[in-house]
Amino acid sequence: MLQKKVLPNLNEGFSRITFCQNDDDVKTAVNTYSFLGLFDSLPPGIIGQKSGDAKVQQGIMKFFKKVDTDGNCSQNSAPKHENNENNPRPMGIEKGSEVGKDEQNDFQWNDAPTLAFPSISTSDFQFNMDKASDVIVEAVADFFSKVDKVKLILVDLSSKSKMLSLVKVKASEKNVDTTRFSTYAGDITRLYTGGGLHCNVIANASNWRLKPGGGGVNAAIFSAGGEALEIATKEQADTISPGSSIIVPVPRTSPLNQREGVTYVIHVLGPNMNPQRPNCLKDDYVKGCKVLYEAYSSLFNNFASIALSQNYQKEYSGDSKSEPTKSVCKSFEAVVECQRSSSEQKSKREVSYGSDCNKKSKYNGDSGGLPGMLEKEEQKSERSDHSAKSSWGSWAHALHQIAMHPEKHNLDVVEISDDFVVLNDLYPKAKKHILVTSRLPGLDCLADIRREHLPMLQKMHAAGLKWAEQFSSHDPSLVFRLGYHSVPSMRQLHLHVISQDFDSTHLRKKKHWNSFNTPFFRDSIDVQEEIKMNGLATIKDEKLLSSELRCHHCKSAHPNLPRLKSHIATCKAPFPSHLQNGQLIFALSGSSDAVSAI
DNA sequence: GTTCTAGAAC
DNA sequence: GTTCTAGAAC
Repeated sequence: MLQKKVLPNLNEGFSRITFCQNDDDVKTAVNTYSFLGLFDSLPPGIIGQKSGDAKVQQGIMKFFKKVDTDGNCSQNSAPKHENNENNPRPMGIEKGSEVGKDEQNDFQWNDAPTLAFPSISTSDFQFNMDKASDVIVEAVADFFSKVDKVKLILVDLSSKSKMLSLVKVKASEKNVDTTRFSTYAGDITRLYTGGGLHCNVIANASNWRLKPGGGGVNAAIFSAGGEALEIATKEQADTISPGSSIIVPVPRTSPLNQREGVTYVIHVLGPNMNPQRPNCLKDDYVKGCKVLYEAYSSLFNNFASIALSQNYQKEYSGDSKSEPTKSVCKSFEAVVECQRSSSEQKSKREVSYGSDCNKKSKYNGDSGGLPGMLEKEEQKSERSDHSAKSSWGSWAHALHQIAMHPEKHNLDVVEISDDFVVLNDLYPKAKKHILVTSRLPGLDCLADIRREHLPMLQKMHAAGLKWAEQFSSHDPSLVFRLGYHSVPSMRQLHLHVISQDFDSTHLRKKKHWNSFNTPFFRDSIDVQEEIKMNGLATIKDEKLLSSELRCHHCKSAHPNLPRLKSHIATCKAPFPSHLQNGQLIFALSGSSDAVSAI
């Protein structure tokens, strides 16, 4: 029954997970937590997990049985740390050693726009270095095949860096021009003061929340950039998807700008192979290499767009040394697309759809086309892929029929507008459960949504919110969540508005519960934010539907649905913090008046 | 999406 | 023996 049980993970909303291997561990943990006061907290992280048996079925279900006490792991054992050798912390100014061609002897390249970038994903995200070095060299070679008069420098803190060695060897084997691509051992935040390098653009191996901290390059760059860089980053985006990058202009007030002359930081998020970090690909290196290639492609293309704009500026200000702007790009159109309009530029910058290169890459076989075109082509292919994959069962068209012809379903429908139809779920999984269904033909699921659908998403959300508030005004005990199933069973995009009591005889299967209480359920406000940012919504894996049953309040695990249902009927714990950012709709104070006034 | 039901779990 | 899950069929 519990064969597919999965371990709890920090990205499910837990701030701290303590693994207990025996009864003593349990007692210690209970004592530790019971001494906490209302405002006390323990350091976040995963505590006591055995490093070697992460895949072994342990987790919280051990609480239900006596376990063998092999006693190797204490409650206070330290969480798994980053590989410090591969992820050195900033250590101040180091004497840099450049391993590429001697820059000083090649004067014409001194003024070329230069991007310094760290190895993405090979440190904290534990991506295999050999594979990563292949991807770097491939991405650099592809980039150089279409963009000229720019330089790239791969930076690592240590002169003994394995990544630098691997990349240097492979770049040489592939005859990559070392005038334009070199490696540098030193601190990326002190390229000028520590190594005399003029790099006005540097890349950061970011985390998905674009937050400082976490150690390694990310901590170092945010630390060097100061508060000004943090604020500038927040102005650009709140989050970033794996395989993409965003450009952040570094304010003049930032020490990174003043001291090092860095005017742009490009935050990049690569694929993650570390199970203790979000979006772990679990050693899927086919996908991993593809995402890593996309990350570098996105980074280099964003850098090219900056280089191009700088050349424009030089040309217009008469500062250009008669170097035609177009010479930056062999495939000029590939980058000039980024310059069309500020709004378009921003959207292009925020998300990468892989290589803009016209030639095929082994990591991105269908990556032909230009950036502007690429998105459209990608949309087409994704949509057609989805359609090809989707074999909707005969039962799955009911919503579509109602959305197209709501007048024929008066008994089911409670509200009709030009954009959506609101109806009661035929098999409600809670006391109140309605669906706000889009009326746009051809829009079947979350994967079909693009930027142009944002206004409609907002209207659907507003309608769902209105109904939730109305229900709450009649029964203030009801709390609602609005969201979409990552992969719906019924075609025609529909927003679930569901009360969080889950008190329904129709809620009978694990799949039912998990479809509303795992990340498979995508909150409407998060989806809207993602579409705004990236033009695409994240689709979570259907495997989540078979994951362990956990209370949506206290996160306790339960062996079967009846036991879970009896637990949630009495659980008094508050909702977890990851749902406290507007995902939950509570009754308004004085809501009766407020709603009746709508 | 649900219903039915064999077989696993208890 | 009863409860519960999960896969097939619709």
